[in-house]
Amino acid sequence: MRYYIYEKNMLMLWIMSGIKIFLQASFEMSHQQALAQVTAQAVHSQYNMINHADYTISFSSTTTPALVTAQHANFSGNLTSAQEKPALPSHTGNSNIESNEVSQGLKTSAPTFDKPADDGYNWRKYGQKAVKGGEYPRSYYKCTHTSCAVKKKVERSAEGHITQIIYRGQHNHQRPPKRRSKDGGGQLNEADDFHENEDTSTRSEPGSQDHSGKHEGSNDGIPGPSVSRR
DNA sequence: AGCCTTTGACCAGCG
DNA sequence: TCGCTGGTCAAAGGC
Repeated sequence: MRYYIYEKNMLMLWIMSGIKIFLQASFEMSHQQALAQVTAQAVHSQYNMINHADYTISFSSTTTPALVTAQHANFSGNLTSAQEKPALPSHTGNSNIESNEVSQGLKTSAPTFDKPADDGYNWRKYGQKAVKGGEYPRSYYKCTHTSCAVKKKVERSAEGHITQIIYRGQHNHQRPPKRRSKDGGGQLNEADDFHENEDTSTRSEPGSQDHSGKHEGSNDGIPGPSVSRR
């Protein structure tokens, strides 16, 4: 029960953090853009902690700042199940981290609409499809890291606003060192600095844990992340 | 030169 | 079996 409350607090913290960042950023970018950045960043860190193989981030343009759902496992269930994970990183530090990361992202990523919710990893787009209904395209991205099979699908509205991000699989590596100076160098710098700190302190358990053994193994068990057929 | 995006084609699952 | 749909491949071109 205690952990449950703790998790809810964390949820509130990163949502609030997102709102804060959004308010700061709203002068420079649209509502949806800001939400996309904020929620994707925040949820991704949540994801790292909770150890998920597949989840969805939805962006709603209505009342709530961010709506988080999960695929193949419901996220709320995980919030509660995460109570079994004893050691979680300090949430206060984490929310600060999110703020840094996101604010940097807002500065640099606003023009690059093709890289929504840049989470510090490198993605290569390998496909795009107009999903049923044809109202918006869905883009497919792969993690460019060798031997990392993480993929994500990004859905956009007709105006190009991000409506949903679906991650598949989990990274078996840390965030790459800074690169891509053209569209996000500054942001990645910040993110990397942050992650180096996190690596030495908080990331040890939840971060490494999921990836290594348990995760790769569990990934195999999960029907979602499928290997390429060819 | 290397990496990325675009885009048409291909393939598998499903009804 | 056929058509639809989602996911992926790979060539071409751009940066």
